[in-house]
Amino acid sequence: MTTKTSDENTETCKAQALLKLLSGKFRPEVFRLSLNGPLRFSGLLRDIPGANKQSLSTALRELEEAGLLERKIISEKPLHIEYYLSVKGKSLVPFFHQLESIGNI
Amino acid sequence: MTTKTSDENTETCKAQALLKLLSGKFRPEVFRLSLNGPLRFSGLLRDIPGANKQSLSTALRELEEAGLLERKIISEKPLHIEYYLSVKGKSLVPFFHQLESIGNI
DNA sequence: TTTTGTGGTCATGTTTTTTTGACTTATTGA
DNA sequence: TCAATAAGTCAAAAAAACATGACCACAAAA
Repeated sequence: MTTKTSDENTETCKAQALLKLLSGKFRPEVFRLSLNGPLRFSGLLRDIPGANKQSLSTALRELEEAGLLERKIISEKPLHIEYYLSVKGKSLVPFFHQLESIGNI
Repeated sequence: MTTKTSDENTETCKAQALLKLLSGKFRPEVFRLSLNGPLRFSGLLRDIPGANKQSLSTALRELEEAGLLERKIISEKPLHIEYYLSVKGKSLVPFFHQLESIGNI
C-alpha cells in the first residue's frame, strides 16, 4: 500500500468526487424523486421543502454533467424540460438502498 | 428524530446524513486507511497529505459518533489511542467499492 | 528538568457552499 | 395586450465547512 503510483489515490478521489456530488444540497431528494418519473424544474421547486432555484439549478446541472441525469427539451404541447435518470444514474439505485439500510443499523 | 415508519422522506434523510458524513474532508482517506489496521491520530496527520488536527479530530469524532469507527484507549506500553473499523463500518466497504466502480463508467 | 511524543481543544480567520432577491427569455391563456 | 407559467441567470449576502496557530495535559526519555 505504499503509494506506488497515484493508483489508489485516484480511486479514492473518484469515490470522493461522486460522494461530494451526491451529498450536496437537495441531491438525494432529486435523486429519489427521479425514481418516480421525469422531473421538472418548477415541480422540484414545489415538491422539495426549502428548495431554491439556484441550488436546484446547480444540482441538476452537476448531476447532468456527471451523466446521472439527462436533460430533455420537450418541444410539444406545453413546451418544457424534463430531467430523467440515465442508465448510469440507475446504477446508483442499489447504492442508495445500501446506504439507507446501513443508516438504520 | 421522529422516526415515522416507511416515511420516504426519513429514508432520504438517513442516506443524506450518511453521505454528508462520508463526504467531508479526509473522511474517505481515513476510511480507506482504516482497512489496513488500527489508526492513530498522529499517524493520520503524517500520512494524509494536507491533513490538519482540527479537521481530522472532527472526522474521527463524527465517524465514531456514527458508529463507523471505534475509539480504544491502549493503556499499555506507550499509552495511545487506536481507532478501528466497527462492524457497521465494515459494512460500508462494498459500498465504497461500488461507488468507485460507478465513478469509472 | 527540559524536551519530545501523543492526542487533542479553542479562538480566530479564510474558503466554500448555500440562500436571497432581482432580473431574463420565451410560451401560453384570457 | 396583460398576466402567468416555465426555466432559468446573476450578484450579493449569509451560513457552513475548513485551516491555522496557540495552547493544554500527560507520559516518558535525555
